[in-house]
Amino acid sequence: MKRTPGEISKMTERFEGAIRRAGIKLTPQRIAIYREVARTADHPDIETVFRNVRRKLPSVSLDTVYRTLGLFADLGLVMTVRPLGYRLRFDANTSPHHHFVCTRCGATLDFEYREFDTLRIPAAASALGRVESRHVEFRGLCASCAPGPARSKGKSAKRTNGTRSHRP
Amino acid sequence: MKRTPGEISKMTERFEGAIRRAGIKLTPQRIAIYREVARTADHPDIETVFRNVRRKLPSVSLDTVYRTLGLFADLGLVMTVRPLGYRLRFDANTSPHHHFVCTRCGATLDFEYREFDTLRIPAAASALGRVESRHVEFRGLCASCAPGPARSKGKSAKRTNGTRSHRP
DNA sequence: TTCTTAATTAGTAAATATTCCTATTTATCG
DNA sequence: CGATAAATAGGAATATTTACTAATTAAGAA
Ligand SMILES: [Mn+2]
Ligand SMILES: [Mn+2]
Ligand SMILES: [Zn+2]
Ligand SMILES: [Zn+2]
Repeated sequence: MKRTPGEISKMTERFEGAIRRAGIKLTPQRIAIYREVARTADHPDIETVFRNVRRKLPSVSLDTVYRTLGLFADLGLVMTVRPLGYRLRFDANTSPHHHFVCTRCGATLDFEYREFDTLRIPAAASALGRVESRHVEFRGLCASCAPGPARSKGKSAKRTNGTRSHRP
Repeated sequence: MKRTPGEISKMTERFEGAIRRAGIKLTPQRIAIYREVARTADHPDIETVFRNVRRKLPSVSLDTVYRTLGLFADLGLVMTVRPLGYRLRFDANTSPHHHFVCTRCGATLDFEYREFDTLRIPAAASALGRVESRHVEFRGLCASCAPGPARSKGKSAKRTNGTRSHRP
């Protein structure tokens, strides 16, 4: 799910403006980390970002990736998703959207859901507190993992409930 | 959010039947762990279950808690929730419901949302794969953490985006 | 451009969290 | 009661995340 060079440039430009407006330094590490998240719609986890950024900047440390993505999240430059059973993932798409997570391969895919976004907040929920954000997670088999056309991408099965497996 | 003794008995009875039907052993550890999750609607995490179960069974090991809760999740005896920014939590309420998560104290509260449950799956999502389950997470400040009546439960603020804090 | 300085980073240690290993215990069934 | 396969405790091993600190560097001033 690559983004086009045009999209990436536009996002990077917005990103650099936001960093400057925040009054913090625009370092090569920050640029590389942002670009790595913005490069695709894949929702990479920390380890993936780290591995890919190292190809451009071989000396970046894991600590920098953690620190930097945490900073971006606080600045609203990236969103975070934590699909059940998988690690925290990052998303440079900050427009309102929701996620479909494949219970087999972990693919995390965006979709829009206007019908949900415009639904009123039920009384049962507003009684609990002030709702500030809402998010839907759909789970199931993604198109690549679906049986039949046997077009598996070679990923192995994965527990779907967030727990480890236990011996028989 | 304690459950009544009546509810707990009923749940425990169903639990024991399910364990027997699954053809696995009904151990004191399994009973204690199940009862601890069923005791409240608090969605405890592993560490909390471990700590509380130890009060009854001081020798229970953390490994057993991990293993056992994973087993229960596979058997459908508990559900798992992983609120953004908090650890994996367990829920003995297996009826369809959704969650409100307090971004300050982490309280994870159940609510029903019929309007959502009956919503059709949007084409944008079914194009991605076969949707097998759906879950809504609302985030915001819970009633106890809301400002004003200053009735804070003493919990400290917490990052809301699933990342660690970074130095200023 | 060069200088100054506070912010940022790399590298590593430390702290957490989770899973694995295996000798011992035990629930279940005959 | 035994027999036995399943399950557990306890500790080791991994994996993940955060903390620490000396060295580097982006950004603004001169
Ligand atoms: Mn997304
Ligand atoms: Mn629940
Ligand atoms: Zn898949
Ligand atoms: Zn709260």
